[in-house]
Amino acid sequence: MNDKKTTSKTHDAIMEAAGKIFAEEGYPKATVRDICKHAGANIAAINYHFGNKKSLYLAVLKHYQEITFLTYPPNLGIQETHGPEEQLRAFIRSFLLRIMDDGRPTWFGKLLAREFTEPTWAFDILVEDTIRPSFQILTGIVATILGREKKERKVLLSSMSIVGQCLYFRHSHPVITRLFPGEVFGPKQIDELTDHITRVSLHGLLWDKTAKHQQVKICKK
Amino acid sequence: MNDKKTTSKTHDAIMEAAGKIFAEEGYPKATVRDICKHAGANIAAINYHFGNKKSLYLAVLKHYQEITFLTYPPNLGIQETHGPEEQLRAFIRSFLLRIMDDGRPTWFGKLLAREFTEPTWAFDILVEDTIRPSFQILTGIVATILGREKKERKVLLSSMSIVGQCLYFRHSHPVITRLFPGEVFGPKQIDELTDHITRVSLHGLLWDKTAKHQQVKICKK
DNA sequence: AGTTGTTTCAAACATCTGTTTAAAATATAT
DNA sequence: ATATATTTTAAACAGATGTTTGAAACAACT
Repeated sequence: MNDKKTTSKTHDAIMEAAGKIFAEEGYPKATVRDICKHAGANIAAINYHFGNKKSLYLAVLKHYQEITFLTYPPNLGIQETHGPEEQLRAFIRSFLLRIMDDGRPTWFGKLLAREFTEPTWAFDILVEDTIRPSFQILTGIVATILGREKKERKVLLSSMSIVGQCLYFRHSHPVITRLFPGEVFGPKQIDELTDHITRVSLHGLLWDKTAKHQQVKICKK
Repeated sequence: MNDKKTTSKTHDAIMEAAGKIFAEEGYPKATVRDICKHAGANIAAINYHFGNKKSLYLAVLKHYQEITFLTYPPNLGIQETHGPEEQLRAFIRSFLLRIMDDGRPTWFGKLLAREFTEPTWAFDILVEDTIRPSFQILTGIVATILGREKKERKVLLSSMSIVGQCLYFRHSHPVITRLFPGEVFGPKQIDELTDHITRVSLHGLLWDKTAKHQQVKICKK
């Protein structure tokens, strides 16, 4: 085992290759042989440097988690001085950037997307270290906008509406490209998407406040 | 191979077990041995009745696809005579029912969710037979509400906002239960969710119109 | 130099995977 | 009842997978 500060060349090479292959193939289909081949290392290197496949996966996850949140901190661009509506916009933009970036951190985004629908033993760590802090910020903003408590059901539902809209572009990306081959929803469209989601969310969440003077009725059943 | 109208007992038993296990474990991790054990059949039964694992997966997919869309047709409760707002509510409700049902069709829902993030060779069939028709109906409704053409970018984005909100409760279900152990978002909450998503979407999409006319008619009571 | 600790390597291991076989059991038809 | 077709069964096959081995190559230090 190697726990020194100077990680060896093959250690890093395996880390790099593993991130790519785990993200592309998923944990079960990703083979240690394939990872080692891409890293230019021997098959035994993975067990020598990381112990086994499980530990390697965990190491990769934590590594790219760190990189991602160093690049895009959950409160990126959110300033206390700004109004809650601007904070919401900043959150949505930061969130989209984090999950749609095409660089190295994307491997983490893809791995995260996999864990969402197909949780492994690493899932609980991910929820506590990554997802919960981010969600906490969002519910705080939404609660302020709605003038309610963070714990209220409506705040929760509203926050989920926002996250749901954002995640759709990552989770359903293969569907979107097949359904609409002409349309593009990539990193370059983040500003457009931020605009759209922010507007829909703000006007959608405040329906009762704006509806007071507008007399809107929604039928049941 | 068996293509007769009278499917044998073991044929159906394998179909049932395969649906369950494919949905729970995913295609790569689901083993034919496990499926056969649950079906009370011999290991060779799969190859005798379905040819191989691939064909079995495809058969399972098509079978439960059929059941699901017989139970919840894409235009369930949508009537031409109704206004577009009511049609949208009906679509959202039908969509949620389809993806959150706890009965047999759920296996299809889970399989579909897997294909979303981790497409297999069966994905294209799924997109054309299942997703596109459903999406077509939605964009039609949204276009009418917005008073725009179906192909317009804004109609597309708006439709995605709606689908994204619905899918979140299926795709991120493991996350939600861990983040908020007390809160429940299951089949029994479909009416509540339908209400929420419909309201957010309607007020969110019409943000520019509401600003203009200051009056919205959602539904006549 | 030589010694020690670390890293690489080819080969083999044990296990699990989907698939096939050929014989036995069962059902169907004449 | 006999013959034919269909289905089930246990066993084995061939390939892939994660992991281990023990020797070789390398590095660092006295």
